[in-house]
Amino acid sequence: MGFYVTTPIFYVNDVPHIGHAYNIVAADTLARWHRMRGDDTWMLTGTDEHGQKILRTAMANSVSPTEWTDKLVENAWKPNLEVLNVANDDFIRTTEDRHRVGVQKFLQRLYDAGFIYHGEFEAEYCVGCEEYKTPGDLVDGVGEYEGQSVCAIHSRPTETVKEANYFFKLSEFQDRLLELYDTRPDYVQPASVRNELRSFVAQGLNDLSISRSTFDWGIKVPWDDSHVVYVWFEALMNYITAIGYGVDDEQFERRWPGNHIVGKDIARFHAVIWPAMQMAAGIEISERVYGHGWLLVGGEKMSKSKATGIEPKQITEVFGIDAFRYYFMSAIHFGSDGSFSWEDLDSRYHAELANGLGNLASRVIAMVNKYFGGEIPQVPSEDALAELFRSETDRANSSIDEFQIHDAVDAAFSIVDRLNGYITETTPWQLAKDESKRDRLAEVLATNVRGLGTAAILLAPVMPESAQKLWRGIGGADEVTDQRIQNAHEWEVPARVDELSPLFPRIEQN
RNA sequence: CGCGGGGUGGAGCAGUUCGGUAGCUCGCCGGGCUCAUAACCCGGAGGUCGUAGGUUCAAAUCCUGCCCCCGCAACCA
Repeated sequence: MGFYVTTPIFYVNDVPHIGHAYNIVAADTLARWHRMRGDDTWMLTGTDEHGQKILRTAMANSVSPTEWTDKLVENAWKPNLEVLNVANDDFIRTTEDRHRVGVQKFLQRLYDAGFIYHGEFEAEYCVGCEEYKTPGDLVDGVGEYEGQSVCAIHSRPTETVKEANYFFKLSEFQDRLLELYDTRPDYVQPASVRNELRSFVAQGLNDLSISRSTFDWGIKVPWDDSHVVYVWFEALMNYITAIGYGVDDEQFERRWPGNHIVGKDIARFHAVIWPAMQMAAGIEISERVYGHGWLLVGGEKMSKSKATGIEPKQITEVFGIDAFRYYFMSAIHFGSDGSFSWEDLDSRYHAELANGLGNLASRVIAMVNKYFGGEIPQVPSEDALAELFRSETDRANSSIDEFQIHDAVDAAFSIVDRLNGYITETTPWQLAKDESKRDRLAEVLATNVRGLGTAAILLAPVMPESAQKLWRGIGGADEVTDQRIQNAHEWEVPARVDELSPLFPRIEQN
């Protein structure tokens, strides 16, 4: 089975914040999970580098747009993947040749098929937003812009732009899009996003202006080099240009169609415009578009234009990469908006990771060492617990099939919680005092080790380093990622446990 | 009447599809345990489920009005 998952490509003008990171970690977690299933997995992320806004920023900094984007990609975006321990298979930049070539082929195909025409276009344009504004988007200016209409977001006057542009016949795809949503209910998820997009499309679609001729920082329209392709239209194609569209048919066939993990605000581009483009070009429609929620900080959408952006590093430097990944994958229902706060992060780190999982590992390994000299009793798990390990493994895997990452994590922690209770109920330290209860003690500890291993396997996609450390701690051989995650309850228990320093040390202060 | 999401104990959330004793995590109070990262386990206090009506034997859950918050409203990852 193949599994191709993408993040959006990120507009390089922004500094990576935890909203981007949330998206990337989610895609990475899904990719890692599928790899552990043995699926032919491919994860793509990348950067979106064209457009007027970037051109102007570069000019303002007295460098060429190429120099500007190179710098941002190398200094901010690629390092961000290291900060998050993301195992992407590819990274595409829209300034790369492979993208340009693919975009031009795709566009030519739409043109030849009659889905692109030449037309007039006039509207108010906000450079800050890099988009055209409707009258409702404008508000009265204040201060130096008193008396003028300004963009509600940037508080700066818009520019009246009149262009002869190329248009994509999006309006022709209304019926086919509605049919797509209705016949493939899983195509757009969650249901709230799907409903919104469906009603949006049902209201009717206008054609889309897809080129610009007032500046040239972009990909040239193949039949008219006085135009560059509008940045959004071009950006969507990264999902196929990265896997060899029009160039490497074998790779393209192997990877496509893809699963797009996007913020719900851009679900429209991915589940309305993009599928229409795919229909027009005659390629297969994406497997799925999943629109996750936003991170709310202080009750509001975290925003790049407001100052509520938090950089991932600020968190990982204190709590570690795995805690970062765990927090966002578990604390927030994937698909809904979620609140971020330092208090909640700190609280969950200590309650769930340090006290829950970390401490469980410590006490189990300590008891195996103390009562069995480090040798893991080779006896079957207690039936009720063995059944739990199996059912939670199944639950975690089916949750991932539905992209319910938080639920998969919850399944793993059900095991952790149950084991902490199980230890208290079975009081192995009491059993250890009575030689006649040796078999029972062996069973209890063997059950714990097996459960811990199952949890380590199930958590490996979310917390790669900690899961591996735990895996080694209970004596596991090689890499925990070598295990088949759909059989996480059946791993082979090793002979001896190993050393394990605290998985999640308590963090004082802060 | 533009579209959509949401208002549930101090905080963050689940439950609303197919009405039937209001649940989880954190925090707080009390108890137990001592293998463990002062961690673990059990119990308790705390909510008229935004609001006003309606349907029903019974509503957080269905219907209607209203209030409040958030996002989107065509080309912003």
